[in-house]
Amino acid sequence: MFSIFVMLTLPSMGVKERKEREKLEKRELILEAAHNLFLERGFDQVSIRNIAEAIEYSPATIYLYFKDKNQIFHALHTEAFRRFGEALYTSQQGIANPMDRLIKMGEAYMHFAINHPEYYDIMFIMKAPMEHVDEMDLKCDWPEGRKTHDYLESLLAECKEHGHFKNTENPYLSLLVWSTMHGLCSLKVRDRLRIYPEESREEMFTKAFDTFKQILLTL
Amino acid sequence: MFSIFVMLTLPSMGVKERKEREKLEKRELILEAAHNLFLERGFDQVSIRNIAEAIEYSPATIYLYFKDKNQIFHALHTEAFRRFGEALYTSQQGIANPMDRLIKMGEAYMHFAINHPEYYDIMFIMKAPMEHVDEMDLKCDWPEGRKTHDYLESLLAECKEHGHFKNTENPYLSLLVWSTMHGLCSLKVRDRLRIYPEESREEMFTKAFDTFKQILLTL
DNA sequence: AAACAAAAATAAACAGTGTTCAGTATATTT
DNA sequence: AAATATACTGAACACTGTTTATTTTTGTTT
Repeated sequence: MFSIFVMLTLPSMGVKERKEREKLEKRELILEAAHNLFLERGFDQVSIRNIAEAIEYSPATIYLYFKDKNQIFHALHTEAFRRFGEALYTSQQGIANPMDRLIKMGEAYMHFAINHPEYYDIMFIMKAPMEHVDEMDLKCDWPEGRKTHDYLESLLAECKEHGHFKNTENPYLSLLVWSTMHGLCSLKVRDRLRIYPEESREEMFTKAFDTFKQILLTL
Repeated sequence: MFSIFVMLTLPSMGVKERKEREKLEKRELILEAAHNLFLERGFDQVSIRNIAEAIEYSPATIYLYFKDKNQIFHALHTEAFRRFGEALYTSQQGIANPMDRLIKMGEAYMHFAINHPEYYDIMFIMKAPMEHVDEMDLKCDWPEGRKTHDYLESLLAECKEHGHFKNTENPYLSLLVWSTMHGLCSLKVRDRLRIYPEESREEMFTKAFDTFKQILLTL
């Protein structure tokens, strides 16, 4: 009885598992190709056909693994958050004082935006990933953003315990700190620092951030 | 001699002037149609063909008045700046104290972004208008942004004269103030306040801005 | 090994996009 | 009335995201 059961079901079970694994692998193959093309040519300059060509499949095949282009953008947005989170985490290593960690985190945020403007764009500026969120209906609208912000909130709470930010309420200050960093970075990423001549943009950017750090330390 | 000169040239001069005027009028007609469609359906959802249809001309005609779609976006970006400048100017009317004017300006900035997210987007977030700037090569890269920022810088200089911001250098603080406002507004416009549940987004936004005002007053 | 069933991949089409250009219609000048 | 200059457009080009009917491949059963 048992051996017959095994004979009938085990082989097909093994195949099913392999197929599922292969399905995930092909999904990753598509994402990797998309990722590379987007970094090479920019998000606006890559079509589904380009991605299909890169992996040597027909365009229609992409739609067996992704509902639409927005879903691809969303998947890459999630991947960008993974890398972003890693960069922020690394910046905190071995630093005990929460205020020092806050400054380090700001610096890591800034450097990530400058060194990976495409990732920054898809995480915090582009419409596409959030449009896909619209069609997902989760318990939390935007878990990727939420988790990252959770860390900032807990960090500011620690700073408060160390006597900082006595006159400001935490969740509002958290949003304000994020806003300031995002404002500076998104102005740069979307080319709005062109109010300054080319030579002085970098200095303005850095000095504005220095001013921010200085202000934070007085609060 | 004189009358012959007049006969030969005045009619053709009159026609030339009328034609120039009509050319500008048609340009405006196109921009107005584009403007209306963009506000109705959003920037991503309007094609050149849609604009042509709205003014009852063929798509090719649009290209007699605009080099490409980016130029239309740029023209509307400039128009948005006109309205934005007007709103900021109005907010300052009848207020003598520069610090009060600064706060009022921040409020006007915020309200403009909330009430006209499309305008805010094309001024400060979209790529298209800046891509057109690339192909323009002016003395100043981005005069619209520059002029608006000039006012903020002069306002902060006045605040300094009144004893505020003693420990911060002006042009860096200006960029920082702009960044903070832009960060808050662009997070909202591009749907990144979804780290908060729908019910509390507005409160978070307002309270973060309140915190910012409070901090500015202590500097 | 052959027949059958299930899964995966695709060719082709649909309905659009921005943009260009040869040719037509209109207006103005001679 | 003929010639010229200006304004406009139909049609095409080379794309885009996406869907569907069909074919190919893979796995299972007789």
